[in-house]
Amino acid sequence: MPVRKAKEEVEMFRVWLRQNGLKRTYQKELILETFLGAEGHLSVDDIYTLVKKKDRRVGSVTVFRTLKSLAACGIAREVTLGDGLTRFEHGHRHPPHHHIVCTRCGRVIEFASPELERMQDEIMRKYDFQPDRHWIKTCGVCSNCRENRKGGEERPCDTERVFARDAVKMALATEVRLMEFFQQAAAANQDAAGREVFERIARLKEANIATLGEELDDVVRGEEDVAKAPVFLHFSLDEVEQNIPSLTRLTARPPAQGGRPVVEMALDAEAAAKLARFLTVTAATFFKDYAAKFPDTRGRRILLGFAGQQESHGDLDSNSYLSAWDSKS
Amino acid sequence: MPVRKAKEEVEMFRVWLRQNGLKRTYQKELILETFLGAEGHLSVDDIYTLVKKKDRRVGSVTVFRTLKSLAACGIAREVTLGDGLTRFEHGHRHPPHHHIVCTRCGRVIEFASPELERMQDEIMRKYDFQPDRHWIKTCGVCSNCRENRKGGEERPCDTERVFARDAVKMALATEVRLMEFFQQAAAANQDAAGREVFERIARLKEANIATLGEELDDVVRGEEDVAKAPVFLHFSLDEVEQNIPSLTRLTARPPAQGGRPVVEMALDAEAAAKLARFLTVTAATFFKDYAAKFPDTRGRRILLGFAGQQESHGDLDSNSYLSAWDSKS
DNA sequence: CTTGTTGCAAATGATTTGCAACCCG
DNA sequence: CGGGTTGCAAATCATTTGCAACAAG
Repeated sequence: MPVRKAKEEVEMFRVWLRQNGLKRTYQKELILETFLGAEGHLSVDDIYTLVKKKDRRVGSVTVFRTLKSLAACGIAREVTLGDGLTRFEHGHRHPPHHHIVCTRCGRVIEFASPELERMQDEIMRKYDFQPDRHWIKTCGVCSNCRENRKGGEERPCDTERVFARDAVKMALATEVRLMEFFQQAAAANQDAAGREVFERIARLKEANIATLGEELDDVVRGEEDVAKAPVFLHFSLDEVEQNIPSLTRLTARPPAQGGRPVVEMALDAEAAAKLARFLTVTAATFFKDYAAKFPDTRGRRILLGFAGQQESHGDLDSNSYLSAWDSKS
Repeated sequence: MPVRKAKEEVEMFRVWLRQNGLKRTYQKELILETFLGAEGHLSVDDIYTLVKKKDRRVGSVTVFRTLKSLAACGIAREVTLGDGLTRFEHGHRHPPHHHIVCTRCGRVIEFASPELERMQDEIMRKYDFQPDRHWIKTCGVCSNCRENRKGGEERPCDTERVFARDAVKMALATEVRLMEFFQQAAAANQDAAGREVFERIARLKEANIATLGEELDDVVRGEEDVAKAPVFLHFSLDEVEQNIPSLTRLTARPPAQGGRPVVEMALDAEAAAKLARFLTVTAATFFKDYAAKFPDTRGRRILLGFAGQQESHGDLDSNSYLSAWDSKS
């Protein structure tokens, strides 16, 4: 697993300065270091205060100027949360996300959602508008404040690691759903050879689920804050079902109250393999596309790794099966 | 059709002032009048300038103070578009919406989307967060600027009327889809009495489509600006299909390249009627729920009117059929 | 030794506040 | 007439700029 260079941004900043004909100075590096060492959404003044603790000689103007540079080179990201202050959050290797702000206690929840992004993209396409960046901000009252609990001093936690956690969870949920499908397809299939194919893939999925479970442990291990950080990545199985309609069409999901029985099938080995390939490739594509929205992070690598695995789970002749099972216009 | 009192807001403001123990003054009313007479996203200074044209004696401070009051009572809505200025747009009887800002020419596109709102709500529910308001802002480059066309001086156009236009279009699209379904269901049904029911409803839909077409004409008639304003309300048929899975399941939509044939059915009159009722009630519920998100406007009344009509199109015994055709968990 | 950098002081620009004169209810 | 209101001037507040002394390349 690629270990993240603690202060990779320092080097990045130096390169950026050089490329822009700017000079590397003690103050700039001190401010960068201070910024990197702090988590959350800091105002210029917050950072200025922190910097002064280390060296009272730096001026606030320099902090303004440096933060502007950091934003320009992608190390920092400007954020407006509603209190007329410009705030800064970590930008390098941190997944883009949106903000929910509690107007009572000031708590900020960060989240990302593939579905929301998809819709956003769709709307931009309709206007033939080339989006550069977009922000979603929600203000309201958090559950803690509504129930007059004091929010358990939940300190802001590195988004990147929470993203990794949720990427594994997303892969896990998808894989469980696919396994479920293949198990049920095996049970429903009349053809022995075809059934065998489904069973084999179901077993593959099962093994993979175990591995993913371990990966989840690994991501969370020893990091209490990550383990109990609120959900960052919103992923609903609906997204899978919508991308892979055959799942819904062919499987009897355990329905709340009654439901259609499993459809009967009689797919020979080749047909079964093709169906399997189609499903896994579709899942792979979805994960790859979504991963493309993120900068290189552990979470992204997890998404891409899962996509690769899916592709390998159905390494058979492709396409002809597609139109038969899914005709998406 | 309820004709909108041109300056209904004036009365509203007076009431609000009285209720808050404030005094009604010449300046306040002048500023309100000026604000109401302007369309778009105006900064305090924009309005101050306009007000000064009418009476040079008013001070900018009063404009600040009055706009704050207007925002507090809902007549105006504060908006931040990215150029560090607080801007104001009409708030009373204007549907809440989001903004797309072209960073080259400053053009602002407004839009609303039921799907986006649904997802937003869902995410808030997951955090047990009570949202008060939320903003979506996208910055980028519009098509005009990208192709170096000068944006045809498209002046901002009253959102309320565009909303009405799109509400009709949304109803129309849904009704066409439903008609399509009933026509195809009629063709596929083996039972003569059942077929007859489907045919009857299809004809009802057909008539309704004609009426809606007239309503669309009516909304647009003589209002060039409304007719060619860009899409405001984003509504995709996917939303219908997702809400009414049986549509997709039972109909062969004309697919791009090949596709499954129409499913065969043998529904007697009662079963057919129940299915019809289910579909129309589901559509009605969707429209009612969505309308609930808007303040009283013509667009909202159109949505509610359509919902009512749907309900009347399936006035038969309900529920028992639901679980058989749609098992949404 | 050139050129960007720093930090102070002063400027800016949007918005707010103090306050005496004012006028609505 | 009493209390909110107005508009001016002055105050804030975050942020930017001018500039002389300074330090990186």
